[in-house]
Amino acid sequence: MGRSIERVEVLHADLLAQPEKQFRSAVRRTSLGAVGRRGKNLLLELLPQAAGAHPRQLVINLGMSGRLLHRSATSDAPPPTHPGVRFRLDDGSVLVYHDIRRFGRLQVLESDPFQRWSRTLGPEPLGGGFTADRLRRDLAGSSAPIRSWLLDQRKIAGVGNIYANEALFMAGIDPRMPAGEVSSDRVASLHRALRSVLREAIEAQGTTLRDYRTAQGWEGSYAARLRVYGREGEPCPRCRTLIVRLVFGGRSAFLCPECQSYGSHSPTRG
DNA sequence: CGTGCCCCCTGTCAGC
DNA sequence: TGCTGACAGGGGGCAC
Repeated sequence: MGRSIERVEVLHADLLAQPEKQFRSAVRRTSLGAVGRRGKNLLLELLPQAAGAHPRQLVINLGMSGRLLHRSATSDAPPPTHPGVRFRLDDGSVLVYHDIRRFGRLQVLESDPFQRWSRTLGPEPLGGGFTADRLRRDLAGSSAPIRSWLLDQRKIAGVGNIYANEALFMAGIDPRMPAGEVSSDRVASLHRALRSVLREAIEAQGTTLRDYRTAQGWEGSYAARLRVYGREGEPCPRCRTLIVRLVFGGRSAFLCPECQSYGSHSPTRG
């Protein structure tokens, strides 16, 4: 924080969600302010050096394989293999957006566009505005499978495939069930499950299945605690029935066919 | 407008 | 050993 950006190198313009010229001019002569997050998006505040210019937000979505790396001027670590965008800072260090698959996106938004963009995203599941009643109201009327609904960032911000599947297992809900048909009791369970799985996973520094690393380069330890995700053919931790994998909406879903149902009764959770 | 499908891209691994 | 196909944490665009 506080470092100014001396130079930007765009190695893969397809990573930008806006024209390169616009991106470069928005980044030019700024320094790094507060760091934040909205849903799955990393936020870096950019403070213009010019008097009267307003702060803006560098919004980074890491996609499937993105990483934001910081290398000091004296770092002897090997250079990143798939750099996409480099921000050279005034202390000689470099902030590198690295992305093998290049599904990630970067953009700089001024205050108003940023607010508009933020409003396209649903509530933060760990925030105060996300209540069981809010979830109940939002689910009402949707015919989409509940797993697909949970992945829609306009409905809830920040839930991905791993944690959607885990939360549905914890709440005893079949991932294919139409979102609007989940019973009131199950919605309350789902609300609790979403919050607890996200809190636990964050505390464990995330889920490293293969590539994911924290900003400091460490693996997250939540993979060992996953209940169903990636566990096709293994016994359900609750009833020992074998976990099943389905594909819908183009993504894998994992479930216990015994513990997760369409029904309204709520099995006792251990 | 909501939903579902395809596609973007690279790397890894299982099976043959 | 080498080839092929399946699969991977996400999300935008488009047809219906």
